[in-house]
Amino acid sequence: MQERWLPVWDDLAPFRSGRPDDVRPKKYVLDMFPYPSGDLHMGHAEAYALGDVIARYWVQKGFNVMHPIGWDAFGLPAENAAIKRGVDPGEWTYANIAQGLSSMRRFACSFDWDRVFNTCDPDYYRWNQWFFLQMFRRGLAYRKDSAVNWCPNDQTVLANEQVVGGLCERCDTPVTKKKLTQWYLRITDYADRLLEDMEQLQGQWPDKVLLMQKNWIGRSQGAEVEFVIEGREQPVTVYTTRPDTLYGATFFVVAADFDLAAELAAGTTVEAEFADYVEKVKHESEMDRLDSSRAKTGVFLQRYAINPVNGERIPVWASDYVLADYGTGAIMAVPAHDQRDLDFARTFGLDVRVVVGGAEDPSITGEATADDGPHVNSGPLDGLDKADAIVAITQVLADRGTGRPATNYRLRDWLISRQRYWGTPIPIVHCPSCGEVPVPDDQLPVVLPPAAGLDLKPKGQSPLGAATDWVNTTCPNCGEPALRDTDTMDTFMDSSWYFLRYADPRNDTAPFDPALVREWLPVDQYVGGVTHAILHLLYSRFFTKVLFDMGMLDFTEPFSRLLNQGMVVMDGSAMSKSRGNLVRLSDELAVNGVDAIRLTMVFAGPPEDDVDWAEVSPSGSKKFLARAWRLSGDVTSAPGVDVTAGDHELRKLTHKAIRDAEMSVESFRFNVAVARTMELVNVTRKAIDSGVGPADPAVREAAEAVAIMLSLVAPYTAEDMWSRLGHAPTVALAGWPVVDPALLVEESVTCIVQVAGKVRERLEVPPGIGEDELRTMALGSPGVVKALEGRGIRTVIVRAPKLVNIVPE
RNA sequence: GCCCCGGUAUCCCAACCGGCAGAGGAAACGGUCUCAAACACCGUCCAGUGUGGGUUCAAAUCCCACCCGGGGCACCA
Repeated sequence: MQERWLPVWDDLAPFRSGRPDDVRPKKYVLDMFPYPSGDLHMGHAEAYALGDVIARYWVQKGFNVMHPIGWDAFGLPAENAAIKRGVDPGEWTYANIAQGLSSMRRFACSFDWDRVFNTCDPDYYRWNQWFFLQMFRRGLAYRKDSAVNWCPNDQTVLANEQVVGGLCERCDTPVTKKKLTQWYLRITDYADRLLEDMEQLQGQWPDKVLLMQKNWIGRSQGAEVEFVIEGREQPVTVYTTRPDTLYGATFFVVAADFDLAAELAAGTTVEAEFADYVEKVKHESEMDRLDSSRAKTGVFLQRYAINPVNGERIPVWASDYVLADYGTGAIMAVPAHDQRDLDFARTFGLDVRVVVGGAEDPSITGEATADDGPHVNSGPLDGLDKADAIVAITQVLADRGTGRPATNYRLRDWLISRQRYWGTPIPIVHCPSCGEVPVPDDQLPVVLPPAAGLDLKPKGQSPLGAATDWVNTTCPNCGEPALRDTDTMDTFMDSSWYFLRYADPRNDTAPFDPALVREWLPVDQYVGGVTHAILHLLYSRFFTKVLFDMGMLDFTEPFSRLLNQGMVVMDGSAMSKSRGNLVRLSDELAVNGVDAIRLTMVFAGPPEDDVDWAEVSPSGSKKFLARAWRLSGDVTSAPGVDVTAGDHELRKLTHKAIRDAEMSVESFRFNVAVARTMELVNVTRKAIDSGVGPADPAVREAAEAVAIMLSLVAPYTAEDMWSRLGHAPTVALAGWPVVDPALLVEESVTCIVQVAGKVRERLEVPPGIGEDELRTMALGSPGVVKALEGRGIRTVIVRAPKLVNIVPE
């Protein structure tokens, strides 16, 4: 069947979306684009089977559906292959892309092949550079020196989002910290909008993803409070969410790796001890730091801070439990009401003072209390509850000019520099006299130098640095000798706007024509794994807002609706070679065929659930498809026969199945839609063998409906059925059958009659029966009379036409 | 530790606003076809919905507590 239909489809190109004379309304269905790893695997098969159901459904419903595909083609695997086997990363990538495309064709993906592009093409990454420079000019791209996440295995820095539980997202190596000057995008400027615009996505995206993004952005409300440090001119500001506990502050902590700590330690007797401590902290991995069961460490800096509300002298400590890059890098410690502060206080024998009453003494229990309650030991705040105390103290601080309300975010700016080869070069020239100079737009793209002759081995510095001819250039500003920036961009840059490029993939004068983007976007339906709940989806939302501000877009959210598909697992755990539970897609396709594998993926369960390959039955799918296919050979009436003359009962079942399938697809219950199709196949089989017979027009109607319903999932089988039923290709454009509402009306309904909740009688009643009539009928029915046996009746609940419940005395 | 999601037959899964617990599939078993088997076809088997309480005429569905599984966050002041 594959050999028969693939060339026909190539010829008809049913999923081409770019015809200028196409009057159908538009819809944009998008699958997250893949990394070109070579052959497709089981995960791809599931993702594309699901995306295809949606895309093909909307085509059947008469929409001009754009369902594009492309390749997220920059990234480490190409480079690692180059290092290991000496192949050129570009050649490796393009060979994989070619293989991937041919697998997709065989898998019968309904992609628009005219829109394919690869992010590693200079025609594409040129616009990464252009966007970067636009942001640079707007102050949204900047360079700073900071302690960054460092993966010792990949020898490159990582964004915060790419550190998962202290491990590198790519290779699971424990991440360490390194002080480096790197490029950042100011995503934190958009924190509030990223949060607030989620309202548009409510109900359209999985709640889980919205929640994860909300937590990741981590907005918190509190106050900044200034503390004078003895012997220092400038006061030090701290951020706290509990300014009401200010009277309970008994010490002060500065992040050990923050410059302020070194400054305060300078000239004290503990300077050497502090230096040792900082050295130790620096060598700690992110994993160790995140271990909250770990004992608190720190150094008393021999300095004192003055509590602005009561003038108390409190000792200043340096510790690694305070983070340099959150808030202000320094905190007031209130051990009675913060567990971390309490742990620290108990380790070093510092005072604990309860200021929110009622609780047991935390210094004895070891449990800090976070309850609300009347304040004590807090001067003017005594007796107030938490909310009132916060208002009161914030006012006091504001009046004295030593504090103010403040908002903080967990979100950090997006670190985009990478010290690797296979990515987009950062289009900046470093000039000894002009500084950071953007490469002029007319000199873009800054094309990667050839990999040949470069040592791509990770060594902590970009391999581009060794491409002498490439690095040495002249300053676009003053013309003097200057050096190119040698880092490449995070590949998440590439994926942050690719969905826009599909609308206009060959544009060579702009990233896209805003008019075309306005026609197609935002994406009506996005399909992809939940692994990108924060990473790609957050960055894309950020990019969209920036481009909106630049006037290039007229919407602020890129993906109107999101479906997260699950993973394909084996015996409950992720497939991997090391576990020895890898199922090869090519093997499965060879044994059961494309259609059966696609059907198995879709039928396995709700799309967001994982598919456990040990629990599903591709051979069962294959059998079902054969059963369905056989129907097409049994129909003896001619195409175009008047179906209204067909058997009424079968027609009703057919139309009900179509309606149910359509509602199921629209609410993502694809497994249910398949079940409805199976039901229809079963009743049609019966009609042919032992019912109205193969010549009844209703049998043709049912078989054709089966072919169209199956075309969403099993394109080969459906096409072949369609042809055997006497139609020209392609079934993909046959159009979804129109449901006749008259055939959905039930002539009678079974009404159940309960006595005390137990079913005692079933009545066949017209659907429009009135309550009173039904009540009378029910009360007079023999089953009810018997069940009541002379008992009185307390209440009768009537829910016409389906239910009557009689409650006896 | 905190926050989400889930728990229905041997297994995977359905069940709309609370209204007969079963749509579909897998497995198993029996039968028809066959020299036999496979295929195909027909049929059978199987739970009172994790546990305990509550609300209701009525709970898989709503509420509370707990158990189990999965996921997210986690020294963010």
